[in-house]
Amino acid sequence: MNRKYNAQEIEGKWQKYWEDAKTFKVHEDPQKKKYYLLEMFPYPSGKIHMGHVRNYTIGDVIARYKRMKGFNVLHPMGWDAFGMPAENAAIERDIHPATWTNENISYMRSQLKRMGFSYDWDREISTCEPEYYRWEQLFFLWMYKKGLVYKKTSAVNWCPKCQTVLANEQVEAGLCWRCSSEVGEKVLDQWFFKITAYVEELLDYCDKLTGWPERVLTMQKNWIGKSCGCEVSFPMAEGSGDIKVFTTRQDTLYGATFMLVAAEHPLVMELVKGKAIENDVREFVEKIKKQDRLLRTSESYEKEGIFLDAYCLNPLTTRKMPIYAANFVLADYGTGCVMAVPTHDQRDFEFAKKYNLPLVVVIQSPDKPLNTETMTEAYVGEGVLVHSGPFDGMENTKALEAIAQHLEAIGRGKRTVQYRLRDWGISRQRYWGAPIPVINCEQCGAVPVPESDLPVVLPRNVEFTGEGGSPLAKLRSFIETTCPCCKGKAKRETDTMDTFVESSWYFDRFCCPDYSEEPGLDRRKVDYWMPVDQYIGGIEHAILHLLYARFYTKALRDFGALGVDEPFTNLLTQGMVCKETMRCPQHGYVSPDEVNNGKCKHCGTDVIIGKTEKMSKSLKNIVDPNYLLDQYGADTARLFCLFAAPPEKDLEWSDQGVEGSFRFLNRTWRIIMDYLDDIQAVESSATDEELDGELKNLRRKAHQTIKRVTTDIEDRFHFNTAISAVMELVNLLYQINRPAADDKKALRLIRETMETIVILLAPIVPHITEELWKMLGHKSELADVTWPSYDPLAAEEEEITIVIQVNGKVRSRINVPADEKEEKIKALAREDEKALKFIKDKKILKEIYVPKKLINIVIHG
RNA sequence: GCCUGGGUGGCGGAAUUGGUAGACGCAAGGGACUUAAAAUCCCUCGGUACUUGUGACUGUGCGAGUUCGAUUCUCGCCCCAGGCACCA
Repeated sequence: MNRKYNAQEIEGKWQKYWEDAKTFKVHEDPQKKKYYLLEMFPYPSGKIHMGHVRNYTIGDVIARYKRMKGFNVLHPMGWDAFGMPAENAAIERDIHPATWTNENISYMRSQLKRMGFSYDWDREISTCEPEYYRWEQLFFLWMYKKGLVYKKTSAVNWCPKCQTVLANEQVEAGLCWRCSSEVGEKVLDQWFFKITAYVEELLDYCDKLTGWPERVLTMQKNWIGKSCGCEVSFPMAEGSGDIKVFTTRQDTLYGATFMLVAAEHPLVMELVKGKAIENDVREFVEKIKKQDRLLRTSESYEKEGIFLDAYCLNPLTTRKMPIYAANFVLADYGTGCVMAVPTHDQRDFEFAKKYNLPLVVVIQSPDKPLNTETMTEAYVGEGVLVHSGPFDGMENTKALEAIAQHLEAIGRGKRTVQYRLRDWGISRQRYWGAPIPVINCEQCGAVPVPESDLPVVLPRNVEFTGEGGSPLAKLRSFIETTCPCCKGKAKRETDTMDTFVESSWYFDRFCCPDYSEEPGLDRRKVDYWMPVDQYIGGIEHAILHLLYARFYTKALRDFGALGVDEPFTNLLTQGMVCKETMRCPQHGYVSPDEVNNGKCKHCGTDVIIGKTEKMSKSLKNIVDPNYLLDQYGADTARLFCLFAAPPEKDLEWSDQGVEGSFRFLNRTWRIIMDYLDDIQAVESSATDEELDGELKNLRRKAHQTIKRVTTDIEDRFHFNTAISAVMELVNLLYQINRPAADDKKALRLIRETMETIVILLAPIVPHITEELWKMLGHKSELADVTWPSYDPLAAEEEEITIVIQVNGKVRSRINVPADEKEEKIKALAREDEKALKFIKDKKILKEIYVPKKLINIVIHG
């Protein structure tokens, strides 16, 4: 037999087989231990990219491995099908978003099938279908009832020329991506999910999610941004009323010499109403509002403010504090007002210097005394309080508590907690999303659509011009309806939901994709599968998607739709796929096929090799998965993605590395073909068969390989080292002397070794191994074969190398039987010729013996 | 500025608990096979100088420390990547 490895033929064959036999279809089985493996589902942008290939390959190896380990594995795939690109395609190419999306889905599905991923395709879901989003609308109504949904005014990016709302990524340097007009701000009524209602639980669980990478949890904690402090009231100097501020530094309250208010804060115009400076202040506020938008991305801008001709009083010193509007105070954090302590806050210090405002030191540095005359920056360190009345002499860390108590006692403040986390704005003034199930009635206000009227189906017959706001808002047949309350004429809400809502519960729906009864989640099935045991995806979703999904899970739990607190037990964030970039001085970034012998094809100039960066169209450094599949096949693509780097690290693309992976598959194929005739007649050898010499070594190596591959996959997902272990075993097979055709004992072992190789590689390169498995004469499906366990006895070395060190330096090595006694080894070491050269007649101070590893002889000098 | 990772041959990466640094692959060089090439198979491959060895010295970003012994632990510094960034 002399067949060549033909990847395309083999892969097509097995993919069809798996599909026809429904090999990867699963159902709940209480007898078996479940394992839910999920990769972040893709947005159907057109075709899959290398990032998908890598992500889904990593997931597939784990899924197939767990399956072979006997788990009941749920491994689903679907489509995050709503979103802006579909709408843009509609505007640009006059194709309906639904058509565009569905065409993309069917193409990308065929690509995923060509990769040989072990999905249960019967569970495929697409979030743009009413069967999916109707339940999302139901959850919206539940949340509305519970007060977890509310409406408030909030600013959006607005292009005055296109008359449309722009997402943040559609604003390029302050200009509209389509028409380059200056983007403004527009205040609209928008819907919000009250994620802050769960903020403490979300934060708490950051310490309980032990299967998540530390840095993701740190990012989430920072994003939530809890800070404890005080709300303090500063009475107005004249008239009644007060200004409330939030501070974490109430220990510096005695040093507060002026008050700052966010420029956009309504209080600003209130305070100057009717005063001479009213117009100046209005101008200032308008300027800041514009500045804010344009310079948002710039480094850090100059602190600016304007005096409001008003004063309040420091509640502890009764000092008169001038009130300023300032550009650097955030309107939507805390109360939008800040007490300024220029001596102990760098921003306040800079502001005070610019506008000549008074400084009072209230914390004295233990190192060098602070002097308001000579200070060049604020002192933010710790110290002892001064100029602080009864608190003088107290350590500032203690004063934090003491002053908080004092404020509460005199009714001027209370301890509070602030979070950086804001509620989740889910309104999108767009067409291609799930309609928000609300009816706006002039009489009754916003009225939820009755549950019995769901789903509110997104209509198809709309026009896409890209101008004049959401196409939905112009469709009379959609808007015009009757109010469920008063039965009068009313208008449907035309906002759709943020697509992050769909991705916040799709993993629940995968458990019961066809369940058509309320609430779209079959508790029995969801309880069996959830939570997701292993979730895999890009680090770019470390905050938003993962936080939203956690919140949504808790909300659904409290509605009784779910029984879990957290959706994802273990999280793996895989690195990016990168490749080197090339630039032509004339033509900018160029792709490899625009380069000939290091020169640009268009102009002949030398091409500059640039940095290695994440694959992207604009950098022209993408590799199309189709090319790989055509050239080498899915198994090579999978093998390379796993072998080039461990999953959490960035993967640097290398065409030669791909060649190497292909070579290894051929090498494995060839050696098995080479032996096929000889081993077909024999059984795989039994482990208790007596062997010696080279054959014993081979069996030992095989069992060591099983051990290594198992722990590398199981404990660390380090597939690169698992693969290299199998490579070593294949190399050893090439090295042994070919046994005679009638040496049954040797051939039995060869067969055993080859079967081990095939099984260990099965999750990684499923097609070639399935084919080899059949060629070795097996009837069963390799995907169902039980993962082997290793025999510790067979894996054990009979001879070990002991390193002899003198003063910590390796000087010699000796081989001894594995069970050699310590005394004997020490004696051998002392007599060792090479070691003796270094010991000579020097006195041996001590000997350190590390069993089975080394002996260190410590001598003087 | 703050937080989190990371820095090992020409390159991607190994070294699981402090115990033989550089597994495996790529690239490079050499050999075998071949009329030839490709493919394949085998060998060499961190650096330095030399007396060319079954050797010596040196070597995991830099500098110190702990230890019999440090890529691994501690401290200080440098560099790279990612995240957050006027959050009071």
